[in-house]
Amino acid sequence: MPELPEIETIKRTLSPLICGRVIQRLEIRLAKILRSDPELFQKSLPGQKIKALSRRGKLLIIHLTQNALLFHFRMTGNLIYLVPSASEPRYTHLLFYLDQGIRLAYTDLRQFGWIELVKEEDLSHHRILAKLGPEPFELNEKEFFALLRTRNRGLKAFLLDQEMIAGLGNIYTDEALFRAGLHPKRKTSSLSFEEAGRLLRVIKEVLEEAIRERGSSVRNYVDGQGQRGNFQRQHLVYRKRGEPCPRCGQEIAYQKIAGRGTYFCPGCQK
DNA sequence: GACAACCTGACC
DNA sequence: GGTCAGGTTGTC
Repeated sequence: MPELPEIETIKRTLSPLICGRVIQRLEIRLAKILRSDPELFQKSLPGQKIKALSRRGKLLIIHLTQNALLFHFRMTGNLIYLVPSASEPRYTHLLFYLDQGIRLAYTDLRQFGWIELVKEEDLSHHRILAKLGPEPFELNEKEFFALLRTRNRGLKAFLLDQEMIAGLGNIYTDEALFRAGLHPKRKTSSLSFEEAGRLLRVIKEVLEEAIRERGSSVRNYVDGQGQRGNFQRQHLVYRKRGEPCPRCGQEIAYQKIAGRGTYFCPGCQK
């Protein structure tokens, strides 16, 4: 489901609702989504206060008094805030009971996502976080150009690789490559400095616009309050197979590239 | 690089 | 029945 803009939206919607609240107890319904011992979850979480939420790439981090909870939503994971009267969503695998009758439900239709309990001081050298590439917004064009030149592979595969750049997934990769006029199979090391600069610029642009629109709801993504995003309305190529390209009118192509269904315009992406 | 695997569901 | 899905990982 979610890429950087969706995780950022979940973070922003949940933050004011749950910060300062205390976890009272939890109900684990599907233990396999936990990457740490379920006993440890049960033992250490009750009594801890939610201090802050943060995001790194596609990971959401809930900072508690002693620990941090690391969430990776993969395809269909989500975290939903429930007022006392709200009914429990489908596919709830973990339920946090907070004070005031508030609940927080981790839901995940496909069960690919996971949650890990980490000591706050271990976060900085966590095996996954430590390997993530830079946040797109923290990159400048010189650094990005240099990064592209460290590899010689297709742009699509490169941008999806979280160790190269963190947070892009299938939607925003296709949308950015279209805006940049670059073919998804174009080799990273063949880009000129100017092309690399343009690509980085549109990556930031598409992510910023998507955050402003609260993410893309293509199928089941909703934010922390259960609201759909709107950015799918601005998609120019994603899921537009056979439709005319908004720039040149040629049919949008669909091809499996880097293992993912990829949409692009053969006319204006070179 | 390609592909299967992890799951459940939507759509043709 | 088959195909596809906002992701990642392990295997040839």
